[in-house]
Amino acid sequence: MGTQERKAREFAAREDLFLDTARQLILSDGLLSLTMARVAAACDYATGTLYQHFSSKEDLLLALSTRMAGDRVALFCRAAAFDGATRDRMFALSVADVLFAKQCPEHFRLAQYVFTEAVWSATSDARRQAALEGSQPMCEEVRSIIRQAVADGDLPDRGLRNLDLGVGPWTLCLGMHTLVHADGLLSFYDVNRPYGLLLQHIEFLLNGLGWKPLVDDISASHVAAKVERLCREVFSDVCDHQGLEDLLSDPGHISQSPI
Amino acid sequence: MGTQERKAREFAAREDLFLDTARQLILSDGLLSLTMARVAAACDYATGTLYQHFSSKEDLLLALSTRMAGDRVALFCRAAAFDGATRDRMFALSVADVLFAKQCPEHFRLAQYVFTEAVWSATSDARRQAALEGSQPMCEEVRSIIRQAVADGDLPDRGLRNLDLGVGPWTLCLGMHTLVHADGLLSFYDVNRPYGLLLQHIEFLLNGLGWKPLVDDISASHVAAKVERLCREVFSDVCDHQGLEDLLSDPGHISQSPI
DNA sequence: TCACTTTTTGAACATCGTTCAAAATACGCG
DNA sequence: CGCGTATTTTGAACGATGTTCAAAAAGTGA
Repeated sequence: MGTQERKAREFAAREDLFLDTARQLILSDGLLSLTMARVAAACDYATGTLYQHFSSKEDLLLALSTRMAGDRVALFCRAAAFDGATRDRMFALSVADVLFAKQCPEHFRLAQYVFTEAVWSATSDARRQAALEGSQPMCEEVRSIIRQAVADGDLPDRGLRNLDLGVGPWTLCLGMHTLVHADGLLSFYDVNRPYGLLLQHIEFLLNGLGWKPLVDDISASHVAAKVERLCREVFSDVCDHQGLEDLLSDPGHISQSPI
Repeated sequence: MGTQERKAREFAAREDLFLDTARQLILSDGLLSLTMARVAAACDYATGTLYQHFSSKEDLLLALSTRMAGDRVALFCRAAAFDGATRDRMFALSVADVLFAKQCPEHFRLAQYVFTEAVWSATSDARRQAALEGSQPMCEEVRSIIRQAVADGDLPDRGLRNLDLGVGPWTLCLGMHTLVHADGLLSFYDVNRPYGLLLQHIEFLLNGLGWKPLVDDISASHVAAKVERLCREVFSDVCDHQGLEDLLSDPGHISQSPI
């Protein structure tokens, strides 16, 4: 029956409209002043209609976060597909993450909030499942790079399961995103250019894992040169030269959206 | 004037009462069902009185988080004071963090929430300042260990400022706490014993930094043995043998408080 | 056109953070 | 002690917002 299909399509389109609008509202007015009524009004729908799509405000936020994460996954996959040594590909994953943080600064702020117990526990099972499955591809990329690295003899097999090795870079990135978004914290401790440091530490960690070819010079400038090369070869569309400079040497304060 | 002093003391005592009560309420009923009215009622005060101490609910939460962080700092300092090689002391810091996560599981959940933009931006300047200053000692410990390590020749001087080197372990720990508390995430990706992995990755990272003496065997069992030794020598009061086992080998699901 | 189903609406409701005028209490002084 | 003043506490009232649901509107098929 064609009617059913059309309805489903229209329903999905409306959900997209809601999410797009919510995103715009967050960008312009901040997360704090987002209300269900405002989202609905901005789309010319009644408040109640929102609840046909989302079981709660938190559910909407998780849906939005998951959708944004889609772009992140895409960038990730491009990094993983980069034709180079397994170590360089692993490094490229972190670079992708950093680039994404610049390109879509609101994502990590939202994600941080959404993964909070208070929000997470108010979301629907379906959305939670979708959120987890949405980032599944990232995991698969990591797993496959590690598998190949071990197979090629680039990475010593320590008896750790594949993803267990990926957890290090993962938590490094995650932790740094958190620090960057805790307003005033890094400047209080006088830590500058956080993302430059992150990438240096990724290199340190990969060295520590014995991931060949080992990198001798892990200076800021060396890492910057490596990132620049990656940007030219893989991420040319998402990152110009100036952006790169800012990325690695600036205080790294993510542009604040109004509260 | 003695009256002023006494008043100040009583005021501080009442604030402690409020915070203690809030903590108990969170432990028993969860963060979600904490309301200002409930906190006040549980202390036999009117709701308005709370606002003599805290400028908002978020302000109260930040105050509570800061106070809990005090215990964390104390454990940190004990780890740092441990009489051993600089590398072992650095490792001990992460162990302290893991032990604290077990001892006070609600802390990281709360901290994660409080550092969220939505909450953080609704707190008072004074509390934010206090929160930052409260964790200052941890930073000093890290700085001093790194300074000594470089001076002793245990750690190559890479031209990085002292704290820049500490950022790696810091973000590793922070990121892992975040993962652990994102309910369902680690089990979805089949990552077990997260804190065991964290400590292994700390060792990998320290090796990568060239922090001598380098550790050859970074297997789970080796790390576990090291942690056990530390627990006997430094943390005997906060960690028994069984707790240790759980700590490193269990799925690591932090006990959930009711929502 | 009509009977029936599905969807949308938005006013009503409930909750909770926050305020503030009035009541209660504490304080200092003759 | 008593009294006037300053300070603190109170808790009802207010406003904002997430959520619901009965009524209205729109859609559907014969």
